[in-house]
Amino acid sequence: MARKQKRRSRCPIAFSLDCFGDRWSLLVIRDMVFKGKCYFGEFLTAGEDIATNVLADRLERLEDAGIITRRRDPEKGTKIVYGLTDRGIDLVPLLLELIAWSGRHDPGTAAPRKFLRELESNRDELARRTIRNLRERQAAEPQR
Amino acid sequence: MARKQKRRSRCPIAFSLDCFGDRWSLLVIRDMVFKGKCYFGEFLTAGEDIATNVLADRLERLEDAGIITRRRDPEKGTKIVYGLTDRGIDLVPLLLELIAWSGRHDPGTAAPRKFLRELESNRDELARRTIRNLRERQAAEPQR
DNA sequence: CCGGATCCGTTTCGATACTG
DNA sequence: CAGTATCGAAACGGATCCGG
Repeated sequence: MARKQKRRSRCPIAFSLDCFGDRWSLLVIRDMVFKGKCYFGEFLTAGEDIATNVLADRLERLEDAGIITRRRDPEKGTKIVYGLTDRGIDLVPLLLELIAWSGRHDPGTAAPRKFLRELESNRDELARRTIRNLRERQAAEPQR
Repeated sequence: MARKQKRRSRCPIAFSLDCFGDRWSLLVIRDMVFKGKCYFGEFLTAGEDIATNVLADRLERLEDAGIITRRRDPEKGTKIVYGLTDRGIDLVPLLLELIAWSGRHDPGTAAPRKFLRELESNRDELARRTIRNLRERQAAEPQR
């Protein structure tokens, strides 16, 4: 199915919300980054409950945006494996800021204390380590 | 009108998308942070085009979330002035990460080169300066 | 005029059921 | 397991109206 393209007007200090201006995309990315999830079924159970059709749509959208990859698992023939592209991995600092803000201001959302403490005291190092781990996990195939 | 409350389940590495999981909220906040906008009418024209009812809803939502304030302009009696709370100002680093990522990966969104360069080379200082400016502008009344 | 509120057609979302 | 199909509910967006 063809994807609907919404054109946004330009703006001096600009950013793209095409991939983040919804309730689910960042949660899916977070599951990949911080929980190592990579299967459709894992996203269904790991995060909050997202409907299957919505998940399918977000995955397709993220793939179109060049943030994730989608391919067949070479081992188990039936499974589909989703992975992060470089562009997706580069979202780590953004995710960390989001976690940090939520940790500071949203009493409901509780990332582990230890994580939050390291985040506040040594953000850049935490980002580098997270990214390094991700790259190791996905080192297999060439990303665009 | 009562606000609809969606309860999200908890998650190990968590963040709240209640205020950001939509197309407009972050744009409004950006207009306040980087363009000094504070009037209803300014948000209508300054950003991309948002419908008046949607804008009203987002402003109310952001106020409920403690991110912005809403009060009468003491000078011009009729006008309403919107301002950022501390919690709102604390979103600056997140906004900067979003701008940085978009600058790196989204060819369409073009923040000024100079801004992007400083962002990449000296992010923390840029954040501090931005926040300081904001506080000066809003120093008038006590925030929460 | 400014800051919305209301109405209404259209689009998108989301829960469930179903399929290869 | 990895998604479609369906369909009602909600959100959006445009236009218009309204109180101060």
